[in-house]
Amino acid sequence: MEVKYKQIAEIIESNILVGKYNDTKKLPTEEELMKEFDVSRNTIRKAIGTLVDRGHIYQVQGSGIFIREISKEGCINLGRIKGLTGETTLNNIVTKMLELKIVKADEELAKKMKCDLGTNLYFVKRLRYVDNVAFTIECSYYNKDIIPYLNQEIIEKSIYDYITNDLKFNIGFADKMIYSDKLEADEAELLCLNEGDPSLIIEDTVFLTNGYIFDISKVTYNYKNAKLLSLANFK
Amino acid sequence: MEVKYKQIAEIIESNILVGKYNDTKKLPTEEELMKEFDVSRNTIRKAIGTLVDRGHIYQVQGSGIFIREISKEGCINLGRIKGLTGETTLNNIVTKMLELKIVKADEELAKKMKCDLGTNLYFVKRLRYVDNVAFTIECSYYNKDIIPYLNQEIIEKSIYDYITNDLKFNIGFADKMIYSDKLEADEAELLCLNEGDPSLIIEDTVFLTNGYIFDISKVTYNYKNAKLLSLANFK
DNA sequence: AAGTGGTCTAGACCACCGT
DNA sequence: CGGTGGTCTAGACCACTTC
Repeated sequence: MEVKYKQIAEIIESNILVGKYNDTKKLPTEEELMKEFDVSRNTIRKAIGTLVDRGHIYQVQGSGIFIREISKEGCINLGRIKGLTGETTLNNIVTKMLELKIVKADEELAKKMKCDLGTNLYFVKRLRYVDNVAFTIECSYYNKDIIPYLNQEIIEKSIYDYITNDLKFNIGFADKMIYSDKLEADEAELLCLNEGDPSLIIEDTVFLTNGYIFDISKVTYNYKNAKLLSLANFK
Repeated sequence: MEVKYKQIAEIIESNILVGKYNDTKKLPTEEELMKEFDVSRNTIRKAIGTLVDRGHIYQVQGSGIFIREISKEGCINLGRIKGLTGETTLNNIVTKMLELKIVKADEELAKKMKCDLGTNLYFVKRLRYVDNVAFTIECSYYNKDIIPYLNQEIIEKSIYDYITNDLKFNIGFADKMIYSDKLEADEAELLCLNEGDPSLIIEDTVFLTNGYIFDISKVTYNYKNAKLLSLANFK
């Protein structure tokens, strides 16, 4: 995070979040930002581009840089997922580990995780509560060649923090497939819902920056509480 | 589309799609691409960045540019929505108009569309079939100050084509809220499902490049067929 | 050590918006 | 027409991967 454009993006982002530009709904011009941060135009544009991607602002040629207001109360932003615990809009998250074991990759898993048949994988099943309501059931596989160790303490805190802060890995990108289905009886019981009720499901494939898949997950959301947010830019 | 980096992005994208790099799963280096297209490094990087955003490739510092393979058969890509008709993975789409009328924006609509109270809005209700199966119910409002005219023919072809090709507007970005719920009786009948069955719902807010909202929609998907795809980059 | 992508600079010209 | 963002260039140095 020591590079200039990221630092500048963080500063401007926090300015936006504390409402610094709320009177005009407009940011300073690129020219003004160049002077403010004493960097070249490309560096400012890289910082601005980051915030456009994150959905905070949009640019209009010939006119300026504007605040993009999103009604996102309680929504889970699909574009910025560091796991549920990274969601700033959610408070009071409690994770209960239901299962933790090591399995060998069968044909299907090996294909999904692009690893060799028989690779050791951690299987983790978790139930997560938000504000004391059952919110998700998460079934995950982690490649043990990449994540060599896991225990209950790590799992009930944040696996993502462990991977980035302790193991020093960089998470790069993710595919998310989203669909809806009827709840099975056992899932319904965990979520305090009824069999056959709707469920919102995300199947995740998460890559490190080097392209290795370290995690695939199936997350079943409580349909009464979960709202997802996806931001699209047409470029 | 006359700018260099977009042209280059299109060429490389079509190269990827026809499998030109499938032997190595790797693109030429930035250096080689600079020579191939006779442009500066920044221009190549801008083109490459476009394809990274679209989920086609990923870059690894010190190593190269790699093909990102996504199992996306039949999935609707949330990041590149030009309406259903723009989905290259879906064939044989038939649209049936159920309702078309002009309404005045009430308080809720005015707030959602950031327009004045009483603004004229087109309300459109459509049922869409993919491969002869009922796929979505779409309820949309269009700001008549921006889209001055609509008729059944336009609606049953592609409103997005009409807006971009005929009206020459540029669609800029969109917010999409995704959730699941139980189907009401009338919705269930349209989708040939049962009351209380799951539904996958997207509430869309679509902006022009100048930040004006021209469309909000609520799209109810048939849960048996619809799978959405969201691609995340951690930047 | 060589190869390859990541960051940054300085400057030029174009396209679009609003007065 | 002035202000502002969009595209493009040429070159420098750094960080990471690979051998």
